[in-house]
Amino acid sequence: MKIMNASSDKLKESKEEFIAQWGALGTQWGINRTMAQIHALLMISPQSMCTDEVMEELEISRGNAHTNLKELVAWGLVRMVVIKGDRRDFYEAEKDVWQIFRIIARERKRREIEPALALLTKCAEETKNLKGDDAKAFHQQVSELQEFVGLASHLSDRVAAMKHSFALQIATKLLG
Amino acid sequence: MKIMNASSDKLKESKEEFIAQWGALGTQWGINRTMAQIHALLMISPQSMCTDEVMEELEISRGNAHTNLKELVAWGLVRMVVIKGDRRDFYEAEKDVWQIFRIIARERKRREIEPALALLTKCAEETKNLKGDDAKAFHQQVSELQEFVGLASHLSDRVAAMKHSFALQIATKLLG
DNA sequence: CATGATTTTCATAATATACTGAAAATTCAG
DNA sequence: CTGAATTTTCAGTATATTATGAAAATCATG
Repeated sequence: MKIMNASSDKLKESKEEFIAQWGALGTQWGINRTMAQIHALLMISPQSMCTDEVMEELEISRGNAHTNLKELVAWGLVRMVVIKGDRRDFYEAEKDVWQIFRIIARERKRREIEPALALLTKCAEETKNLKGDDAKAFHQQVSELQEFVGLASHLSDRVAAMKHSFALQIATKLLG
Repeated sequence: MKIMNASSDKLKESKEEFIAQWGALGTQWGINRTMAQIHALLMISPQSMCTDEVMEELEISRGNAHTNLKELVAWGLVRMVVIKGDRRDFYEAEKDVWQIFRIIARERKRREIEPALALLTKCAEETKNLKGDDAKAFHQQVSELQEFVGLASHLSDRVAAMKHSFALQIATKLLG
């Protein structure tokens, strides 16, 4: 056990709280606790980490660590890196907030917006020629939703394609 | 059983698919399937419905229908209405897409953004005076996240406060 | 206030999701 | 090749979430 002073105790505490709570928050965000915790851990880690280090730090099993590290890599929030002379895989997190935002936005669009849009488009399409007040009302409601979700989808693409500085300009103007 | 023609068959089919799939989508959005299905059902229902009608339509238990109707009312996505001469409670959904968006945005902000911001602010605060490269790096990363999430929080408020037509103007300009 | 209708609650059951740990597969150095 | 290190898979287990249904509470009406 390394000897520590009060300052590094505080840092350790703060880091641990950050990891623990970021994990809890992940649940709200629709990603599982472990995945969010690993993401937090790597995001604040000065160096890349191997699977065993992640396991030890978070007290989780190898399978769990492995699965969630791979999932994070699939999202693009974490990269695998090689350290020469070491056969193990190491992992490091994307730390740029704008980049993190874009990745999450992209994934959420894929999982939440696109399937909704597909459904709405299908329902609008297959009822557009039906007669009767009920059919008209259904088609109308579904079409309005479709239009809105379609707009959101395009906006999401546009914003994600922006440079951070430009997005910031717009945001600042909106808040000004 | 009411006699139907081909047209109302098609409508029924489309409505049923809409309800079923909107429920499945709800899962992705972090709300449970039944709640999303009830929301879908009421959103496309020409009339308000009572608990028993919802139960029958979705083939769910009374407790389930009750709990989720109340939850939808708590969100503000559904209103209770009284029908004179009828002791039962009836429910109708908010149908305006912009209003629906605002309600969902507000709730997501409350559940996803605000707790994250509180955590980030706390971590930034309690590490801002610590010495050492590690502490500096942690504080820096957390502060960047805090700034970004804080901005998102404010933006969310601003957009939700806009009139639909004004938000549409901005959106159109961004897409143009 | 008694009664029947309706709403609400909640213990239990069912389902869905996440985790473990060990075995199997892969990789790589010698 | 061989075998040790490492990654990957996955059946079984644990946990968390959601649904049921019946009992309790509430309410409205005569």
